[in-house]
Amino acid sequence: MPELPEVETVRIGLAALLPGRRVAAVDFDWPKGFPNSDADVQAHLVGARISAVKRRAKVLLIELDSEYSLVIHLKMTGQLVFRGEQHFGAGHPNGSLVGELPDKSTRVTFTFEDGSKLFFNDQRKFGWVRLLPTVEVPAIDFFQKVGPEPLADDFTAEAFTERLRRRNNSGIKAVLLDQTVVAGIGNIYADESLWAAKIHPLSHVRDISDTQLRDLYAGLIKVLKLSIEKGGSTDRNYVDAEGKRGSYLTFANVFRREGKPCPRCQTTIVKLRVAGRGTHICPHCQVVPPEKKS
DNA sequence: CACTTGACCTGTCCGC
DNA sequence: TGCGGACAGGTCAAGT
Repeated sequence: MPELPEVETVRIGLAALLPGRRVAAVDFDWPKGFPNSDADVQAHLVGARISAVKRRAKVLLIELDSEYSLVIHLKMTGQLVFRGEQHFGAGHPNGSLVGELPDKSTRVTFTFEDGSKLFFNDQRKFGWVRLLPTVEVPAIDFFQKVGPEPLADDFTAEAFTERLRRRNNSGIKAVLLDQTVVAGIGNIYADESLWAAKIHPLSHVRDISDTQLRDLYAGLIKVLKLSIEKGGSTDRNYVDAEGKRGSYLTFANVFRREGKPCPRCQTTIVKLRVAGRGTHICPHCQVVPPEKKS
């Protein structure tokens, strides 16, 4: 669901729609997901103008000229959908997967002074929104621990390998999903990049060669970039800032393709459970390497 | 320390 | 048709 490419797609959409808009009203009644007080919201959000929309890991940052920021995590079923005045109250625009808003999973509604609105929807309520002083954002627990951005210029194959080798005793899929190792990878892109590098998800890092880790790095960067290009992966819930679905899953090689042939060797793809997650592999291309003594 | 499991939620799907 | 249970999978906390 929302992993790095999906959150980046939302960011790109919002960055084209939000900057310059002034917040006129905020409707929320969700203390668990959006714990700020009414007074906080009135003082630092209402009346403020959006200056930028950024992303770090799977977290969106909407910066305001009040020197506060909205910090938003979509977790599994979160959506941020913008509706301009022309759409509002008149059904949903063409191509949107989402119907009339607000709906029963709308948790927060931001209304701008021109009448346009931004809806935060989250069926399962795992997501969250925080209003924080912008200077305090890097200090939140998650950002203190999270690893490097995989698409940053300085995140080389060497940097990737060096960080993975610190977790030599762990299973590779668990390591890829660990946000403190590398930011932004979730279940979809872990499976896709492991398939690309022909690595079994249960392999211990120590048993994977440097060459294979280099292939994994290359595969990861490739699937992340391709997915951003395709607007992310829509399985059930994920939509972009305009409520539209992403098409990456059309290009997926293993994810959610159990029972179908491996695009490389035609062997039937199977689904396993690894690190508590549904995990998709080609049992021919991806085999557990022999254990190395350590 | 590292790994696994459960919790957080709601909606959907499957079998009986 | 109704109903219970499994499942979806990001992150944190607690347990082994």
